[in-house]
Amino acid sequence: MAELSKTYDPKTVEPKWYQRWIDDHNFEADANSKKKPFSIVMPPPNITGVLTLGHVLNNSIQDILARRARMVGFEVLWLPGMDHAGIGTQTAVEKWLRKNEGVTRHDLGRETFLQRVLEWQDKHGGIIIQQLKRLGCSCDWTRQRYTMDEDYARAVAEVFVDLYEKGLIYRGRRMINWDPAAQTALSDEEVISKPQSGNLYYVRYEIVDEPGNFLEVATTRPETIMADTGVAVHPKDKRYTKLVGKDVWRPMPREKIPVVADDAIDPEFGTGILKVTPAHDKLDFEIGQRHKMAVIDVLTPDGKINCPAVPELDGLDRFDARSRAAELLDARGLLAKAEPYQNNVGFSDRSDVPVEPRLSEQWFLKYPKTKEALVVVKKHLIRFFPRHWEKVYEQWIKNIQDWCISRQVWWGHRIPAWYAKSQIPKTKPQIYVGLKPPKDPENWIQDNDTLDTWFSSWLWAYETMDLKTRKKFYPTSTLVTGPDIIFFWVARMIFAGLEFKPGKTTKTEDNIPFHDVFFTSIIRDKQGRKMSKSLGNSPDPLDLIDKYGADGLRFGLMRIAPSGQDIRFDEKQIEEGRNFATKLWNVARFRQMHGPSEAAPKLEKLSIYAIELLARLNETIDAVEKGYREYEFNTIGQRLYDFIWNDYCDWFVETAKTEIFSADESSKKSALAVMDYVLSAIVRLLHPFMPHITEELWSLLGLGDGSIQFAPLPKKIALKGVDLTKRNLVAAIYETVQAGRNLRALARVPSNQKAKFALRSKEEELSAEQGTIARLLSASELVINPSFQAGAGTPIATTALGEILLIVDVDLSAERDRLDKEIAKVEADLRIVESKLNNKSFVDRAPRDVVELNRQRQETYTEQLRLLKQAREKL
RNA sequence: GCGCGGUUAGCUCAGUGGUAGAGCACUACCUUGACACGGUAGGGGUCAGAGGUUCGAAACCUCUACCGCGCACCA
Repeated sequence: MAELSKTYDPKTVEPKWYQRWIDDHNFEADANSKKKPFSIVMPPPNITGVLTLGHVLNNSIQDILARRARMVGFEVLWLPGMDHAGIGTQTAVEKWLRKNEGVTRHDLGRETFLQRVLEWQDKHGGIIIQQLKRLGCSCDWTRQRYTMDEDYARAVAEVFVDLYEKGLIYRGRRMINWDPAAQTALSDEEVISKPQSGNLYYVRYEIVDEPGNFLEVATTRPETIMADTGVAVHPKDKRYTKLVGKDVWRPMPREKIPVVADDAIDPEFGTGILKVTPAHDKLDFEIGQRHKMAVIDVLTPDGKINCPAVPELDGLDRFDARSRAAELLDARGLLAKAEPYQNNVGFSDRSDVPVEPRLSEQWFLKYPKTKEALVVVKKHLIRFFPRHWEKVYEQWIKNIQDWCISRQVWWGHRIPAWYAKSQIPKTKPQIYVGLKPPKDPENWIQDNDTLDTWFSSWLWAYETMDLKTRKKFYPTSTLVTGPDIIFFWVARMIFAGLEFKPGKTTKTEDNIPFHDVFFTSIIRDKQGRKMSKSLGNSPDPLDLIDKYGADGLRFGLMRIAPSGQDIRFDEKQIEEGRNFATKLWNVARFRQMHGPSEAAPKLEKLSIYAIELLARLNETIDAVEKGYREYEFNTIGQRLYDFIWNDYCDWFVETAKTEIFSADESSKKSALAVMDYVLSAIVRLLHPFMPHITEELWSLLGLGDGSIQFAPLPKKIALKGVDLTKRNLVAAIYETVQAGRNLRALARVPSNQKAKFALRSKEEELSAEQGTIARLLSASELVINPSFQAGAGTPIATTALGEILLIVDVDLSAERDRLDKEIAKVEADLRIVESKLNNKSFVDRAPRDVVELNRQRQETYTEQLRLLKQAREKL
C-alpha cells in the first residue's frame, strides 16, 4: 500500500488513471455481453468546437450516468462523436483561407475547397475530443463516429431517397429564410427574432384617378418599395373601401399598382394600409398569391439592392439603401413622416445578421410521424426531465411547418438529386433522385446543394451503431442535452426513430430513440448573461481543470446545477469542488495513518456514534438512489457533500479519535473498521461524480480488488439487533457539545485553551461517553454529576441531556443578560407550542405525530425554562 | 397575444402543509495529534405583493408586479 501524499495532486493523478482506464479497455462496450444494456449517445459537438462549460455540464452528467450504470452492473455504451456542422465549418475554413491564403472557396472551386476542408479538419478539428478526455469522460472511443463517415453519409442519402420516394421530400419554390451572410436558406428553427429599433416610415402613394390625393402607407422597409406590386387594406375598413379596385402610383420606380382588400390586414396598425411586397415578406407573398400580384425581387443573394430603374439605390447594401430610400422619398415630397419604432427582426442563428424572406427553389420535408411523436411523449414512453418541456415540445409539433432541408453550402451531404441537362426552360424539370448517379451521367447535373446538418444528426441515435451494437443497445437509455435543441434535434430524432424503425421489432417501444431525456441547465455568468466569446465572460474549462482538477470542476458544477433552470456560474463554486476533494483526501489520509484498511471490515462492538453514522449512511444511500431516479444531480451532490463533510468528518471521525487513540485494541479496531466500511461506501457513491480521486483512494487504501469502476454500489446495511434508540442519545450529546462550545465562545475562552465543564445529567449511560464529550468540548475536565453545585454566575445552557456548565469566572451582568435572552427565546418557543396545543382544531385534526412532537416540545421547553429561571435567580 | 419557468440570508441556491436551511461572503476565536483548500462559534430573512383554502401556508388556489425563456405577431 502506497502512502498518501500530504496534498492531493489532480494533475498527476487524473491523467494517470485516465490512461489506465483506456489501456484496460474499461470503456468499451461489449455487444455480446449478457449484462443488461445501458446506452447513451453523446450529442455530437461540432468538429470546429472547443470545450465550453456547457459541454462540461452536459458530458459530466452523461459520464455520471454511464459510470453509475457500470457499477449497478449494466453493460454500458457511451457513444461519442462529432458533427460536421455544415455552415459553421465552411465559414470557419473560408475565413481561414481568406486570412492565410487570400482566396475564397469560389476561387478554389468545389472539389479543391472540399479537399481543403478535410485538411483543415485533420489539423484543427476535433480538439474537443481531447478535452473531453481530460474531463474523465468514459466514452467508448473505439466507436467514435462522425456525421461525415462514409457509412453514415450513405445512410443520410438513403433516408433522403426513401423519403423522396414516399413523397415526403419535395422540391418547391417557396418563401424561405435567406441568410445573406452565409448565402444559404435556413430552416425556421435557425431564425431567432430580436427586437430592433428603427423607424416607421409613412410613405405617400398618389391615387391614379385622383391626382394630388395620396394614401399614406406605414413601412419599416422603404428600400423594398421598388418591389411593391400592390397595396392592401382590410375589407371592412370603411376609410378605404371606395379605393379598393383602384390603382395607386408606386413612388419609385413610378408605376401603377392595385389597391386590394385582404383579411390579413390589421386596420389598427399604422394607417391601416399595407404595401404588398410579395418577394420580400412571407405575409405579403401570401397576399400576392391571393390577388395574383406580380413578384419582383430587388435584392441580390448577398443583400444588396438590384434595381437599375432606381440608380440611386441600385447596388447599395440593404441597410444603406434603407436610409437612402427615405431621403429620396423625402426629397420628392413622398415621405409624410418617420417615427422611431421598435419591431422584431429575424436573425440568422449562425451569422447573426437579419434574415431575408426570399422566394426560392428548395428541398422540403413534410415531417413524418408527428402525431405518433406527440403520443410517445404524452404517454411517457419517452420521459422528459424536467416534465415541463413536454409542453414546449407539444406546442412546436402542433404548429409544425415543412422543413427546408437544402443548404447552399458545399460542405455537407450533397443532395442525391440530378437534373436533366436537356430540359426546356419553363417546363417541369426532370429530376432523378437516387443513391447512385444516373446511368447516363453526361445528361445530368447533380444538385449543388447540401443537406441541413440536422438532417444528418436526426439519425444519430442509431446510425452511429452497427447492427450488432444496435441490437444490444438501441433504443438508448437516456439522452442528455440542452433544451435549446429540443426542436433541432430531440424532436427530429423521435420522428426518425418512429419513421425508419431501426429497432429489433417494429413495435413503437423498440424504435423510439431513447427512453428518458434529461434537459440540462443553461450556464450563465454571475450577471445572468449567456456565456459568449464576445463578452469574454466564458471561462475556459481547461484552465479550471488546471486550477481545480477535473473532479473539482465536475463536482462543483454538478452541485449547483438545478434541474431545468439556468445556472449562475461563479468560479467560487468550482473552488468548493476542489476543497471538497481535498477534504476527502485528508480524511482518507487520516485513516491510513492508523494502519492498513480492510476491504471487508467486520462491524462489531459498534459505538453509539457508529450507529448514528451508519444510519445516516443508509439515509444517504436512499437519497442518492432517489436523486438518480429523478435526475436531480445537485441533490445527489449536496447529500454526499453533507454526509462526508458533516456526518463523517466533523462528527464521526472526531468522536472516533477517542477509540483510535485509546489503549483498548478492540475498540480501536472497531472504530477503524467502521471507517473502512464507510470510506469504501463514500468513494463508491462518489465515483460517478469524481472518478479520478475515488479510483486513487480505492487503490491506495486497498478497499477492493480491481477498479472501482466495476465495484458494486454500496447497499444499505441491515442494522438488525442494533439499538437505534441510541440515535436519540447521540443527537442529545451533539446538541450538548454545541451548547458547551457556545458557552466557551460567549465566555471568550480562546479555542486553544482547554476549559472545565460540568454536566448535570440523569442519563445513565453517559459515563462511558465522558472522554468523547470532553474531547469534543476541548475540556480540561468534564464532571458528570446530576447535582453538581456551581457558583453564582456560572454560564449554563440546557439541552436534551440536561444542563451543561462552563466552570469559569465570568462577568455576572453579562451572564445575566445572556440568560435573560435565552429565557425570552424559550418562552417565545413555548408560547408557540402552547397556542397550538390549546387550539382544539389542531389537536383534533393534525397528524398524531405532529401533535405528539409539540407535546414533547412543551415538556422540554417547560423544563428548560424552569432550570434557566433557577439559574437566573442565583445571580 | 398564447405558453413555460422564476422571485427564500449580501451572493449562489435547497426546502411542496407542521417553529425558515446549506455553501460562499461577513464577524470573533484558533496553525490542537487528517485537512487554514481547515476547525469552532456567531450575526443576518415580515420566504416579491395582495386575496383565498386550511387548525396551520415559503409550500396549495386566484390575481398583481418584476425577471428570464419559447411560440405567434412584427406593415
